[in-house]
Amino acid sequence: MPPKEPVLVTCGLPYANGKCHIGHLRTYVPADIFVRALRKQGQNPVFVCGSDTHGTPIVVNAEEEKVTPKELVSKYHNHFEQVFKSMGINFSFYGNTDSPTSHARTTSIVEALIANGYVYPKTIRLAYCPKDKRFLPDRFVEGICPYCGASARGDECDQGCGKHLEPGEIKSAKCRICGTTAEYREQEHFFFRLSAFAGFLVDYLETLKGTPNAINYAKEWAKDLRDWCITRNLEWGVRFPGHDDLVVYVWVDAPIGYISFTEEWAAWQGEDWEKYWRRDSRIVHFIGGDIIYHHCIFWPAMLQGAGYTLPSDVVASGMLKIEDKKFSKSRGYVVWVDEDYLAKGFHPDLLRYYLASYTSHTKDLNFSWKVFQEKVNNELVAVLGNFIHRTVHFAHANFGGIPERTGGGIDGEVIDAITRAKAEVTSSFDEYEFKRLTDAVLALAAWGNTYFQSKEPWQLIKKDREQCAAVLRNCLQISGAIAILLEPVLPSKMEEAWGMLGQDGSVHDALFDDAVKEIKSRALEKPSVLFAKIEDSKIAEAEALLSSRVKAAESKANKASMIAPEDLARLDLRVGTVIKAEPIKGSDKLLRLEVDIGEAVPRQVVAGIAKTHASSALPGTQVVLVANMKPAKLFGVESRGMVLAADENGAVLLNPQTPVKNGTKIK
RNA sequence: AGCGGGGUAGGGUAGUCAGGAAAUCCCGACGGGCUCAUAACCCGUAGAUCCAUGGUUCGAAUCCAUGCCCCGCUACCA
Repeated sequence: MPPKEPVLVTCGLPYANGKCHIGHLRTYVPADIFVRALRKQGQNPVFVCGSDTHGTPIVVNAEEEKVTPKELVSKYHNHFEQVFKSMGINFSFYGNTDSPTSHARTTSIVEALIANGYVYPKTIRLAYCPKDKRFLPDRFVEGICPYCGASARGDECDQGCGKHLEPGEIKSAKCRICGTTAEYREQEHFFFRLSAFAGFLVDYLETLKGTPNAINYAKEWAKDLRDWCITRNLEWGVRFPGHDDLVVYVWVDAPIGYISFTEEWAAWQGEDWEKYWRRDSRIVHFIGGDIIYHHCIFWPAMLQGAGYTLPSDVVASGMLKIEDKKFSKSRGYVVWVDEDYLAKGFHPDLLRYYLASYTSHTKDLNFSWKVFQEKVNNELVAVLGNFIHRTVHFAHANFGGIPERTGGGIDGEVIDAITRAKAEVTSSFDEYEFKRLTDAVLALAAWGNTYFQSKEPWQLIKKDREQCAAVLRNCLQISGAIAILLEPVLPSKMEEAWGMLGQDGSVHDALFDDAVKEIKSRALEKPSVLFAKIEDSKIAEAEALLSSRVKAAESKANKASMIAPEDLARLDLRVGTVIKAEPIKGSDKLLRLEVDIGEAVPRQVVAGIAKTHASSALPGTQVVLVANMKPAKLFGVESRGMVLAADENGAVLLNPQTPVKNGTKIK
């Protein structure tokens, strides 16, 4: 049921501060399959994407790598563009959000929102680091969530309640770079009146199509909307109109890339971008499950507020696991597309097949090298590749090609089988379930194998050459249908198969409907191997690379291991006052202390501070004591605690800034 | 804590909205057959207390209640 209006398909923009990994492809490959399938149904979709180039992480990373943000972005932009091309992901246009068109479109939309009364200024208190001399936007701040009290990042309560935090809301803010306690300074910022769109969004989400994970999630959020601060104190980004010291928040200009890339594509092709963004059209966004909020709430509101066409579908993919573990760069559970996959000589189509056929689009997908090998060897090699191969091979060896039609046309049952597969393939796109597509075509190939086996052409050739020719024509018909139906998933491999079948033109241009058109007689070459088995050694190599990366990450993590708040809670730290202090005989480093921490009897503690502290000077001094330290005997004296000191050319005792009650707990 | 998505043989799934002979299909395992083909293909067998408990019903994977567990929003992220 392809609609007539123009169709635009987009993919969530890769953030240009890191390399492309298989997780990215979880979104981009299905989108490319979808676009190719639309073409096979006679439509002419435009497929745009581009690099997301702004935001604070890019600025931070560029500083660390001592390059400009522009250089950093350009490096990864080129990387993504090249990897997508290698993977057969053919965007009509791949842009970046730092282009002049993107800047201009963002400015224009922000101005439209201002003109329509959806943006207002408000003076807010912002965290400012006095040491680094800068405001601390978003993730530059750490502190305490004002709603639930958990530790949080500047833009979001990541440990606790999960609420989005507006700039200035966070409590006890600290600079994430240097740890300095932030000051608050007042500054005028600009807010998008998201709350004004509550009614609109509730209605809009009723009409929005796509995957249920996206829409259900968004419906809940639409009930509780707060205005968004859309400006930031940064140098890098799109200038907020009329304020040279502010840029717009990255989540404003990133989705606007969808429009500006359409404009750039249109300018290049002599097309009209407004057909897509100003009039009736079908706009389909493929995104990762982590940015549903932005695409179903914030983005439609912006478009509505500025007078643009609204998205019709939001398709959100599930997450990716690596060898059944949660995807994690820092823990080493990552497969880089270029160095780990393509550079090792694996064909891009095999990975496309894996991603499409493993599970539902909205569920978590596990990438395992072992499963990868099994799927390729058993499904693509044994079932599909072998069917095409045995068919073409037999036709070539016995007839020199596709035999002439002698009696009737293609068998009714063969046409039925192809028609069934075709119906399943086309309907799989209504629900964005790509696994149903690959299952249907694999079932057709399996059906073909059974057909071939039951007809025994190798026997027929000896007794009834004409009957045998008819069987082969049927099998070749099925092979051609497979090539067409599976082209969206395995574009280059199916083109190869198309060539082996001696068909005219390119399989890329064939329509799904051509799958049931009767195949024509022609000479064929001896077929080559379409899918080769993947050897165990190859998989072992890939697994070894992964596990070495995981091990390296583990040892790195052990060196500078992070602790959780509950780890800290295991320490019972208390403030106490030294009542008595005396040297320990036989030691020039140790002192015996008696410390009052509010208990009935003072604690006896041995401290290695004699070189820097005279025992006579200590009584009356407050110290910090680890009160639940396992007791130990030093020089025959029992120590029931440990006094904390900074270690700088000897011990420097820690004590409270102002005197506190003995026994006060330190958190 | 909240909200969303899940839990069906070793893995992946169908079925759940509109309840009906203890359950679909693919891969894997096992056995047999065949031989045109890349030791492939075909046929057959085993394997599931349908997360748990309670309820509604003549009948529950499916409906209701309660609970448990996993995942996402929520480092590094598509």
